[in-house]
Amino acid sequence: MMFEKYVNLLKKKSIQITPQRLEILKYLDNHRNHPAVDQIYKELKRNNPSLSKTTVYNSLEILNKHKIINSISITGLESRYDIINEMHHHFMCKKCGRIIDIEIACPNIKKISEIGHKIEEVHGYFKGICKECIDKEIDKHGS
Amino acid sequence: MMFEKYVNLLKKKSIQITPQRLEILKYLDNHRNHPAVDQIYKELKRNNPSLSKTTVYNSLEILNKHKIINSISITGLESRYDIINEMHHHFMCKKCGRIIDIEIACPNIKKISEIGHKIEEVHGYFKGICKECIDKEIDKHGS
DNA sequence: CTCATTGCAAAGGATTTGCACTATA
DNA sequence: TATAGTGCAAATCCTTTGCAATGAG
Repeated sequence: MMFEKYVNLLKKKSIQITPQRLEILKYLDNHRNHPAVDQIYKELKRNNPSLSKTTVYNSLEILNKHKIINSISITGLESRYDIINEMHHHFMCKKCGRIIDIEIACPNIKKISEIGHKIEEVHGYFKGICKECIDKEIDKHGS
Repeated sequence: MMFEKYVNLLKKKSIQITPQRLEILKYLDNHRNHPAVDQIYKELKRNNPSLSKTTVYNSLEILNKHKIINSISITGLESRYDIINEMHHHFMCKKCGRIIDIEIACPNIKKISEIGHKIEEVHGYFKGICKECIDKEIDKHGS
């Protein structure tokens, strides 16, 4: 059914299944814009007014620990989250603030392993001005 | 003299020269362990008791904006800083907490530019267990 | 029944803001 | 003198913690 997908994700990692965790997973699966805790909390609270922000924090922590979701430190202000799919990088636009997925992998992992460190997480992010904002600027000033 | 190097860095970018900014630059130049604001503040306060943390924040912000230093979001807790040299990546050890420079560049920049985004900053970081912590563990358990 | 999870309120820590004071061009 | 920078205190925002209540195995 609706939540089967997420139930299986949790079962596979032997994490206890709770309605809150399922809702958070579903939200992250359907909102690939790297939401912050507060965005997730506010949205889910609409259908579940008793939801606590602490629970959102707790759930995100355990999901992240089990590598079902990914915690992204890119804004410098708050953590952002996405559900884990293939490895990819992130681009944050300094103008519109969006965080955009960049579908490339990191070719450096092998080199770092050779140094002797054990890699558990790979994060690549870029900051600048996104294509859309550049195009808007060109439109405004007439090419 | 002692600060000539840093004075020139600021002059080149037409940033006003202040004793605080010079001290911060010197500190970052001599401490390549990616300190947080509080570490910089506490250390510099020893020789300049009237130093304010706000000034450290302000200085780091303007130095970062002019790309003299680099602001690193990796711990998820606070921003870390380093003086900019060649482009490199970072590795954070989940055990000892150290942030280690990884002297490799990102080979993906060209691909992202082709998408149409304008890249202004490149951040690559890895998390895991560093070589030293792995070695210590092996020593403890006898190979 | 026991242990994990939830929810609430309070605390903690990093960063920002407002404002008066100081120093620089 | 006008402007930019400094320093202090208060405020703000994100996150964590303590604890009682609840729910699942």
